[in-house]
Amino acid sequence: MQENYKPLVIEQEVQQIWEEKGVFNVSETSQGDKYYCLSMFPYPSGKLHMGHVRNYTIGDVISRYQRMLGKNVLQPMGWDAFGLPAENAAMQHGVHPADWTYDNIEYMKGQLKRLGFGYDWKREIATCDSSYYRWEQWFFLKLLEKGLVYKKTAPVNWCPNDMTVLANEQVIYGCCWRCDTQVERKEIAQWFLKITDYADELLQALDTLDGWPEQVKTMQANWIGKSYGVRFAFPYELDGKQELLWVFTTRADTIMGVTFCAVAPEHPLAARAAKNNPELAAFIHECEQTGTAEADLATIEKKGMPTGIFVTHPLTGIQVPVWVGNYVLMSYGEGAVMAVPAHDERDFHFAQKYALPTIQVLENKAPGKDDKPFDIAGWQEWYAAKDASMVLINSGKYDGLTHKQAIDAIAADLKVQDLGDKHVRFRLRDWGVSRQRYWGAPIPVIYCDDCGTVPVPEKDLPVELPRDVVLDGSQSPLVAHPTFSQTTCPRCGKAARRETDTFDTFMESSWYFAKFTCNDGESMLDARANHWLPVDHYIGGIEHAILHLLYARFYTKLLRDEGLIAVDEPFKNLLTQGMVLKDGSKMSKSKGNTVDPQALIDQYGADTVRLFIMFAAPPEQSLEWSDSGVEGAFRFLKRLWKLVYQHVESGLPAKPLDKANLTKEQADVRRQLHQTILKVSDDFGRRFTFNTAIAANMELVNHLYKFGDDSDNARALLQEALEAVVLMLSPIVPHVCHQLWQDLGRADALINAAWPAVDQSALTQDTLELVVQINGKLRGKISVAATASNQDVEALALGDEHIAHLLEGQTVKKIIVVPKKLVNIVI
RNA sequence: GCCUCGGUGGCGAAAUUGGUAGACGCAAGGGACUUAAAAUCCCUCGGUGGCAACACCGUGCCGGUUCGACUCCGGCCCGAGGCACCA
Repeated sequence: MQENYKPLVIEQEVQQIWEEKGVFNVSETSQGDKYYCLSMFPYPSGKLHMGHVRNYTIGDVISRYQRMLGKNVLQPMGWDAFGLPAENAAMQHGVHPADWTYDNIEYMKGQLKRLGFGYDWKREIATCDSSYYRWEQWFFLKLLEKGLVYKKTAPVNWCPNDMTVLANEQVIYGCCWRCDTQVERKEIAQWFLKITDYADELLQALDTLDGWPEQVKTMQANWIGKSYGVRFAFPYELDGKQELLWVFTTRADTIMGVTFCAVAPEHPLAARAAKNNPELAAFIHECEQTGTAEADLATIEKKGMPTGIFVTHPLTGIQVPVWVGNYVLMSYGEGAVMAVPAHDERDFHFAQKYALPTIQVLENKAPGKDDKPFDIAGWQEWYAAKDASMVLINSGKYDGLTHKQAIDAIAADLKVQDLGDKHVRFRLRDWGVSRQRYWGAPIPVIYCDDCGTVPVPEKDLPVELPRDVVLDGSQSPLVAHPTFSQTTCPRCGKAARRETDTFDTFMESSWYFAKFTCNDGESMLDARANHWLPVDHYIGGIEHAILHLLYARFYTKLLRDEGLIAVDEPFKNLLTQGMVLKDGSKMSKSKGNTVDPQALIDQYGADTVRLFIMFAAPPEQSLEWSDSGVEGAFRFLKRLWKLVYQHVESGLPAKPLDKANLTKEQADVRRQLHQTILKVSDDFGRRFTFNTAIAANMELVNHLYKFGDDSDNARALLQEALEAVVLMLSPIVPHVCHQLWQDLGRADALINAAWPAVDQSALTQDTLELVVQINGKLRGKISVAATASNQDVEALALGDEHIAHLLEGQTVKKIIVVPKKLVNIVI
């Protein structure tokens, strides 16, 4: 055996063996129950960052552990290859997005191999390959046929100087990132997928996802946001015509307190009012000088202007003024809201600012509350309370009704007039998939003056993305392309225009996990998808908790309803890893606080990097990067190597372990060994706390160093212990463990070895150490027989010299014995 | 602004079901080895007081439940992730 640990040599050799034997290539017919372990595929941004290393190490550890349990493990890898950064790189460095992307893929693939991840590379997918996105186009047309796709206008960030659409990321403090021009909201026609048709199922099915973190399920449920309320209309007359202003509210009980309505700047009513009102038109234009990001809209100063239009309250007949409010979102519900300043915080502040009237319509009848006058601090209480102590006042025939009674009565009265009814609303909006970008999958439709919107015939798929484009940051390169948009109508043969928008890249990442099962197939998906799906364990960043994971769930249901797969949900278990931080904030290029994993791999080897990143924190928590911590991980591997070296050099044990004849010290060591196996198995299989699994092995190694016994049986015990440590650490540091396994004299390859088993008989103990507390404070420790009764334990505790001294002159009120743990004496 | 999560030594963390707070590691200090350095090995390491035994304080802040609270409940403060065109 080599005296010193030389990771770079070992890792190269071991990786070569794995590759030559194709140990990670699997098929449906391989032995063992299937286990599909998937890490979120990376965007090929250039080189791996620490977040990738963490993500893929977690996935690889779970995969290797499951393999040791005898599972047939599929662990594929691919590239989420379309996206904005490729276009930015093209503009900055004059490279073609495709070349940039494929170069990055090649480099990053080398890095993944260097880290020793056990991927089945035969299944590799790059989403920018037309053999992949052709099926996305094909499926989109199936959805179009089914009526699950439609076109409507929606706002985008528009830079009037560059004449281009900007991503939210490209809007910096409301201005274009390239030319600093004030960004405007602009309505353009775009394609949408009807995810709202599946809102109820997406919400309900969250209950079936037992293997998902509660946090993620809660976030998704809130995002879908099912709410029960009343949708109703305020009639009004405009230009001699009868019109209706529709609104939705969850607080119809406060309807008698409405003192104004507010509409979004983009609302048709606002546009009509602005026709003869230059001041209002200017205000609407001002409202549109904001990007589309909700966070921005929610934090801007609330402003408004009256439209001059009045609508009729449907129950009181009173004329109510309509305002334009910059805080009302056209994309939510009706784009219009009723305002009740007395019982809504935002309405209250708006009414205060513009001196609009306030009518209190709820009163708290609970004792001590009824005489409380209305004030600013009070409205929160009024608004929040929905119990029977809150009753209506100043509401005519509804006076005295409770929250629920009032909503029922008011909804019924609106229904009689045909001006409203109870209504279920979702916060979730349909999925806009159009992007005015080059580096994405072309949307396969053609516009004909005579035939309208015509799908590209199946035989003409894929619609290939042309390579010869100019990227200069002004308008979409596909619009500017000389021939791409020029085509003929598949129906009538006349000259027609091809769609120049491309798909949102979430479209590709919404079904790649299914394509991995059959990437060599002649169809979108085949029967192999049903063999492997659902993914048994999906691992990825918490930042994907809502969008990606919701779209993938939605897409799975679409694929199911098209008969392409049989599962309802894509991911059985989900592990959301935390961020990798440096100096307390997320590692990112823009912050300049990145650590290049490559330098560390070159210096210490892949195993050390893998070990540190798994040791520094549990996977779900954010991880604070530490260079010296990496040094510590390397130190541990050297210590492990040395321990094995010393054992091997003194000659491997000739006789098997004689379990029946252990000294007390040997039995203690063996107990710790099997307690460690027990704990580490639980950490790997149930808790996914690899940090504590590593710590337990470090502790064991520390004890083995101190185990000075040189007898034959002790050497046999050490052999057992070292083999177990090597097996337990092998999913995390597979290269060094492969070598140590051989050096320990094992002829079989570690990659095929089974997870170590716990010997229950090694765990038994004759005596236990118990804690003695007085009033819950630690006051001593006692040693008791494992078989001792509670009475024996109490007697021992009271008889302890130190405890007896402390109890002098005190009255013992109660003694609580927690078996095998502690005694608490209450005085 | 809204939704979600988190806050424990100098630092990363552990404490799994309400039962010994700080395992394991990093950093630091001291020592051994060495001509020296690195590496390695040994010791100390939450705070205050004390020669010591030990005592008191201590898990973001305030309050509560309990024999017992990092853990449960209520109210705050701070930080992170997401907010639909970054991926």
